[in-house]
Amino acid sequence: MLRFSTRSRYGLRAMIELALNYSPTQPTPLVRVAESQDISEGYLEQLMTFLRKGGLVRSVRGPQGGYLLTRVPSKITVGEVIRCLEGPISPTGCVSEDNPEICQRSSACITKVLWERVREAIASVLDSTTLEDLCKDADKLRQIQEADNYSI
Amino acid sequence: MLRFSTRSRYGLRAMIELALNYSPTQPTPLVRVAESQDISEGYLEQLMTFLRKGGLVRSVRGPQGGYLLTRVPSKITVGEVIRCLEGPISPTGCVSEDNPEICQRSSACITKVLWERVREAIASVLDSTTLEDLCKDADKLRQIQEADNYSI
DNA sequence: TTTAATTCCTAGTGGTTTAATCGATTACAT
DNA sequence: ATGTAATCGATTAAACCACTAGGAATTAAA
Repeated sequence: MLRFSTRSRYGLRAMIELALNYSPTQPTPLVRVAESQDISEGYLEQLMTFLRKGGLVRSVRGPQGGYLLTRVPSKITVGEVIRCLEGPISPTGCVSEDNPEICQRSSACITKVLWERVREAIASVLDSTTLEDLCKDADKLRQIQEADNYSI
Repeated sequence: MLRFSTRSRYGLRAMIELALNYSPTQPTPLVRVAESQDISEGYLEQLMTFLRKGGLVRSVRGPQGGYLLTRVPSKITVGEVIRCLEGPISPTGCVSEDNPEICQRSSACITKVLWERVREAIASVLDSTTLEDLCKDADKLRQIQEADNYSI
């Protein structure tokens, strides 16, 4: 019921991990991502395929290989990541961002404007947040946690 | 991805139908709702159980029976209807409106604020729309359609 | 050149959810 | 009484989700 699947949640966390380790040249192997984010490596592999085909990451095979962001974290929005993993934002079939289904009953269309507003509300949050934003949050979070450790 | 199930979509349409026929005393039988909204009556029955238990409709058995809204359409929000049918709004388990799951990894919490913002965005659209609002939209829609028919 | 690390690809699987369907029962107006 | 209509519970078929498994292809390092 209106949930993001693990596809989005794991995939985004993987992207955050790549953003935290960001380097334009040195790839991060998937084992590392899987471990530090506690996600099944095999499953993550599949998710990376979506992200690669969507052009958000590129891969390097062989030893010292792994995945790299194709752009700096500030130029990648959460909206792009989610769409890449799950397709167009579409709380109902008739208001998909892509090619919405055409509904017959005029009465059904009463609700259409509502669903469109929901779609826009979701998209606006996702599109206004970048990976860099989330990394900054992560930094803040870590600082707070360290402060806590000292005080204990 | 992040879809409303038919539970929400059908259920809301049923509520709109009851709102369009609104009378504080005369119930609308489910057959009527099912027909005019083109929804399987048996399935609709189950959805009405949720709405009844949530106190949004009451039922009258026997001939001349059916379902009634317990409040005027202007006092029922879409948010109430959806929550009644699908439970608390919760794009991920950790940011459910009700009793959010506690996530272990601090890194997972990086995304928590994001999901909370999505939840709030959805809730704000749903909670700011009433059944009356949707009925007015329906009226407008019908007028436009009638105008179209004349011009043809 | 061999070995090890890594991505790439495809198929299968068990569990959950969805969207119903069916049958029996209860309540009530006429 | 009779027929209408909601109520309740069980069952089901299909779809989807979150993995798992296994091998092929690629490439850097030893």
